[in-house]
Amino acid sequence: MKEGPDISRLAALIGDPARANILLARLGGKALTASELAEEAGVTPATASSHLAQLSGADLIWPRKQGRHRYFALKDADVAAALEGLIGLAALKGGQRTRTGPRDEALHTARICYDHLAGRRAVQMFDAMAQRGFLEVDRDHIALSATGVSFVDGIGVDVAALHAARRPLCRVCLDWSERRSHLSGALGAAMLQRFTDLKWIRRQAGSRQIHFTAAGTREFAAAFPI
Amino acid sequence: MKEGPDISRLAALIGDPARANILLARLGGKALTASELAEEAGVTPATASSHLAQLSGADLIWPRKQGRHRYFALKDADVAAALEGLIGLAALKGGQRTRTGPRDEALHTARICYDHLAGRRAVQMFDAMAQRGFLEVDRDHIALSATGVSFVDGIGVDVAALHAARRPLCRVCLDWSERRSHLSGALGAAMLQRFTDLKWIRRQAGSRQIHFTAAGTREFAAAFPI
DNA sequence: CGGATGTTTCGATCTCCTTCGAAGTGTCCG
DNA sequence: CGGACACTTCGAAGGAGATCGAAACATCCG
Repeated sequence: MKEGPDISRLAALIGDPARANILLARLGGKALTASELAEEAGVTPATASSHLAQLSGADLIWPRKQGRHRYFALKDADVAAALEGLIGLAALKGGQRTRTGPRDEALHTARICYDHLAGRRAVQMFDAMAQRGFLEVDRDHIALSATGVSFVDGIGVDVAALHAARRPLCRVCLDWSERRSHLSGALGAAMLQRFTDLKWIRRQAGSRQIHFTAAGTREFAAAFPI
Repeated sequence: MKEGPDISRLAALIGDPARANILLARLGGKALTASELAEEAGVTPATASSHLAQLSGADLIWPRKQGRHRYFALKDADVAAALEGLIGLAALKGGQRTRTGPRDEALHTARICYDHLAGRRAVQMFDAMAQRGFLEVDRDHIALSATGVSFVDGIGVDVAALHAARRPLCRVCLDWSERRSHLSGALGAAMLQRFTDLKWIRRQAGSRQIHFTAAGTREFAAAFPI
């Protein structure tokens, strides 16, 4: 047969537990050093280095040399999207193996997806912005409307600066826990950054979990009413 | 770490070339017997049987016993969606390994995605129906409007019968070649069936490729104007 | 410059899992 | 009922790849 691209090589790459752990840790967005990743995956630095070389070779992660450290991050949002897709399927099929604990519940509420917000809160934001006409959703392409630009500016995100980047401003990303769309792209990333700056949210150390502060909960609900 | 579902087990399952071939062949929708799959994957029946057992155990495929044959099909559309996601990423990353031949081009135009139409034609259909108000697309949830029901009925698809099925009527599925939405769900499957009955399309034997007949090209363009 | 730290390469080991032939179970057909 | 066919199970063989220690390489710091 062999029609289409080589999916098995890619899947085999993700199929090793150590590499999967590395990639999942990377979904948290922040870049980590090789040794930190080794500990994360539970292997020696030598083993981790081998894995990282393979992942780089397949263009899934992106190494940045900085002094005597090497920081690794996911290559792009496409990788993140495919990973979230697998997570979604594994959640459906893997079934009871992963019991739904309180930490899992927190992940459903708000978490990092590569570089933007995901989970219930992210879907809420997307819906609120679409409903009030800030996002023009036609089919799959979405764009920021004129009123949307001023709304986002009001929050404190410099849309003009984002336009300068090569990266597309708005994209949709399928939320695996909610099975609904949320905002991705340059704007999605900028919004997350802004929420952090505003101290609406706090990253949980070493996890994809996001914690909303008291003020953040209030402000967020006001900005994005259901 | 180990937060979230076990993604590596799933990926490892897809990571074996023989199993990946089996799954990809299954994306074509039609159920095949164990021996046919063995030939497809290029292994002996014994090996194929082992693989099929593993895939069944992970709930990715669905065996149906029929006499002395066993037919296998993908379990559900979720599996298909995750596979298409991987295909999309592999197409991006695997890169030049797969040169774009004429057959590849044909796949981009129209192909089977599990049980519904995918490719340029599928996106065209989705867009046309959305634009004329037959599909009510709000956010990610889509539904068939009142005028949509009569339109689909006009083509010859019995919507009432579809409602009876447990399966959701309309769903969106991300097209990996077009990176846009197309129609999935019970309606998507029924439309594909109807097109086949109308002789608008013809399945290419042993491939996901779909060929539009001369009449089909004409009628399809008339039914779903850009 | 020398020691400390972070990372990679090398070589050897070892474990897991694919693979296949042969034998076993079940189903159809004459 | 018996033979042909479809498929699965079993056991053995083989190979691919993960893993690690040790050593090499690179970079920073005092």
